[in-house]
Amino acid sequence: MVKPDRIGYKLSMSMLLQKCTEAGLKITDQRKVILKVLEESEDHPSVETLCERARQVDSSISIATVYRTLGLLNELGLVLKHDFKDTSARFEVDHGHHYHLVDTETGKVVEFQSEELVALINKIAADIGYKMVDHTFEMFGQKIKK
Amino acid sequence: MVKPDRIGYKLSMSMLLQKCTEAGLKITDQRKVILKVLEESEDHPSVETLCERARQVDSSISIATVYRTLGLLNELGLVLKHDFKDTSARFEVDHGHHYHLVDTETGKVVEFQSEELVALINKIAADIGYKMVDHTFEMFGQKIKK
DNA sequence: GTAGCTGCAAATCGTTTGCTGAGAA
DNA sequence: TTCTCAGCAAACGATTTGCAGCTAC
Repeated sequence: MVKPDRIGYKLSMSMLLQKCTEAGLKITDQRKVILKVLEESEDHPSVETLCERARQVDSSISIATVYRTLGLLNELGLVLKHDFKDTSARFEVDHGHHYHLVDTETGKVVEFQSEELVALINKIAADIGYKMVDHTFEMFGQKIKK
Repeated sequence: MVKPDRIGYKLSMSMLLQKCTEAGLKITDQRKVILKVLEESEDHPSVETLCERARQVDSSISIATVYRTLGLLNELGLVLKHDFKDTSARFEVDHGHHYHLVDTETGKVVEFQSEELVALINKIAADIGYKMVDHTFEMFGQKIKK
């Protein structure tokens, strides 16, 4: 179901940390750095890119920790994992329902929202007897020239 | 109207082979076996599963050939590649617009069709100035108990 | 104190690729 | 004949994991 209060809402660092604590995770320096870097990223970084950014703050952070942290955050639903048909997975903080269209010519990622789409897929799931718990949806397109 | 079940038109072997020929591919025995096995599969086999099935017909077929063949067929648009959050990719012959809902408890895959969904995503792309050339959409859900 | 976390390096494993002989056109 | 294709095995590369020391709580 759609949580209205999360649509287009920006999850703050303190909120993210709070949710981690609630989930029983220990708030280590590394996790704080990784979360901060993720939260400040305007793009959809790969694990490697994220690790590089985190290392600029704390050069000792290892890629294994980044993988483990992202895995946990993804399980908690705080972080989303995307497959843009690139070589590696891309991540972002879940700031509410929005989707991505990847420009097949430039690789640029356009974000968009659609309540209509959210409503439709929930309806579809219900129609075939299921409660939707997750879904993936990525679009690939070419810019229309005018 | 959403309608679960296997749907859409069925691409015949001869049609598949014809499209391969048109694309300039050589029709080898291995390719014929792989195509036949794929075309007869009612599920969404992984490369490994597909290779095992193909080997029952011709035990000399290697997994490398299966990978290469699927890659080519996918490029031609004859075969679709899915990510069911399993460890490996799943494949099927493209029998027309339909989607998948994976039961998160049993792993069972339910196919469904929705013209409404197709129309909506095309409209969304157009709204943001793009022509949709491809998209991925997978749902994950729990069966509603009655 | 201790359960959970980290860095390191090695292991995993799905997928790709170089090479060489074989076979379709 | 020619050029693609197949099988094999090695390479690749993203991700995971065992281990031993460290740290949040």
